[in-house]
Amino acid sequence: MNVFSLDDSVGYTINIIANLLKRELNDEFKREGVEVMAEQWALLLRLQERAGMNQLELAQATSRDNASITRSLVVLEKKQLIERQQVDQDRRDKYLALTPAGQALVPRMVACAQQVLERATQGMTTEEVTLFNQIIRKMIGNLS
Amino acid sequence: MNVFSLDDSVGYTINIIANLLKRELNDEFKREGVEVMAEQWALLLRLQERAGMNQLELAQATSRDNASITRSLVVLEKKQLIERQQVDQDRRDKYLALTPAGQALVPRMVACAQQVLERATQGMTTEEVTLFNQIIRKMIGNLS
DNA sequence: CAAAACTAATTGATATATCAAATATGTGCA
DNA sequence: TGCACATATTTGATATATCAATTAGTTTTG
Repeated sequence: MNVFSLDDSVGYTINIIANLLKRELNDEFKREGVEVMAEQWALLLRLQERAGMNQLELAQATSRDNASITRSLVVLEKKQLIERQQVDQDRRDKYLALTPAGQALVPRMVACAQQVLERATQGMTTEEVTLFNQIIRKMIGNLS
Repeated sequence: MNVFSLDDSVGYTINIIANLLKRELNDEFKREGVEVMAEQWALLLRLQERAGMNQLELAQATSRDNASITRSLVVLEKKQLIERQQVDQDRRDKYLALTPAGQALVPRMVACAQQVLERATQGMTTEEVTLFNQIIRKMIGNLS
């Protein structure tokens, strides 16, 4: 047996490209003086899309582990990019929202992400990229 | 501004699917009693493809940071799945190879990976998967 | 109403990635 | 030949992910 080629294995190549993209985005953030890590920018974006989520909702919205969200939020709160507010009704919940500083950061992060994406998708058409993303989303659906 | 949608952003979706695949593969390994982590199986596969690499070559062959390779190899050596041998010529190099136990593990890891991949690519044709992988490899090339 | 079941968030343990600096070794050349 | 430069690996510091267990608060129900 063993007709298995690592380079033909989507699970392997996806891992590689995810790591490369993360590195590139961190570099770009550093260059542009955006003081967040690649993993956190998705949280900030989600909160901009929809403020008032609690942590569980944010974890689901980003397909991430809940414990990991807690720790990311601690960092983001320390940087005063988000706020966690207790609301009367249920004292377990922490309602999440961007601070003004957090909101101001979003367009700069978006610019960095687009920069990186442009480099990554060089030589690909818009249609290809869109199709590619549809496939990924189908796979995400399959595993969720 | 702000016509930016997180879900349409390939950088974001790739990160999500990579994390999901890693989780699934770790689950599958656990179920099958394969005692390695998702990140390490690629190293073992590469060494099976080509024994005798040194660490730098292995780092390049897997697009990973060299320091990270060192630490993974320590783990794999402790589990007696790989050997690191000094060769006379250059005492800096550590020549890497699978042990018999490591070789025996490879087909079981491959089976797990194929299992996970089948779940992830449900509803996709072989052609779609192949095309998808070609796009990823193009992106990897763009960023390497 | 009080105990059991449930829910949201946190914490502990373990595993990994990356960059930068340190070690150890080798090579070239002035 | 000895010093500057190059190379291979390791280590330190920092950041993240996941699972399992814990803490704290809420709801259900006998």
